[in-house]
Amino acid sequence: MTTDDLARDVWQLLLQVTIEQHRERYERLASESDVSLPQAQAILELDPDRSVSMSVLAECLHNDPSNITGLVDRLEAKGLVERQAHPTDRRVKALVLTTSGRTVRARLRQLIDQPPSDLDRLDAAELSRLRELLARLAGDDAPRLLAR
Amino acid sequence: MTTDDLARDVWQLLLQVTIEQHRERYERLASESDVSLPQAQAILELDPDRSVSMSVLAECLHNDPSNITGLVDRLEAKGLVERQAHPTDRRVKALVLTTSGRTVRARLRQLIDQPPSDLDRLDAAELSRLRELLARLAGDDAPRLLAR
DNA sequence: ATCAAAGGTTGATGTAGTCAAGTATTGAGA
DNA sequence: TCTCAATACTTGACTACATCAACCTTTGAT
Repeated sequence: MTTDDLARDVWQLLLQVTIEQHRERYERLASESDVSLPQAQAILELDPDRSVSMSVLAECLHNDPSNITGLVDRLEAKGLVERQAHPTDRRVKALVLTTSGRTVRARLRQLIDQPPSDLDRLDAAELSRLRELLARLAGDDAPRLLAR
Repeated sequence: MTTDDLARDVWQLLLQVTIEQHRERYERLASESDVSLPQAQAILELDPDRSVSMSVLAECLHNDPSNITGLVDRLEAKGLVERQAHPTDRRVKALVLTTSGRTVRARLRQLIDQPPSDLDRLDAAELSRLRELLARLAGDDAPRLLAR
């Protein structure tokens, strides 16, 4: 059993325990709030406090700027986001969440962050070991516990 | 530190080490082969040996049957898939990969299954422990090593 | 023979991605 | 100050996807 084979096995398992759960969360999200998946991703990228420009949002979503125009149009039509003037640069649109946008965002975060029930197959000690290994993988040299 | 908090942490980390890597693989896939993401997912669901019906494919992709019609149209136009007659039930279309479809599928599998380089932050012993924990999570009671 | 159900397709409508071209604004250099 | 390339965003054309209702054919059961 080479290290390469081990790595391949681990990667298979990571996909297996994560992807499907993640997909289910986005599906539930789509059915319960009336925002589409791209719209939800946009809302999650928007900072509830700071404002974000169209082009930065485009980068975050790995998306063409021209696409963001329509996306934000629809979010604005739903009253979740506002285009505001940038204080110094008149070219940029400063995107901010509206009050109801912030509410939706909080709900989205809650849905996405809900750990899958599979995790209760492990006891506290095992979870702890797992967390440490994953933190090493994630490259957190000073892992922030209880993040967010 | 409650078990719940631990679970939440672990879930965060799982998302963190898996989702972005997974996305990157599908992005590379889209740029190097000229199939879209839904098309790639369809090809991956198709069994290189057996045949699959439209409705089964629709279920696998969590997708409406009416959507599959167009998807398979495009795959057929690219010469990757064929609609064949079902031996006994004349209602169903038996989908099979063409030769070039099988080639594309093999390449897709190869891309998706490529473990991320982050994994080499762990040595063999750590990978082994990680694999065991993930297998427990995945519910593999008799874990098949070197799966696929 | 009848008829409900299953397997697919079609058409309409809306959302997303992609690419090229266009407008307005900015900032740096001549 | 004038010029001009670069930046930020929008528009338009085209395609792909998703969703929903309506439809046709075939099947299987009564």
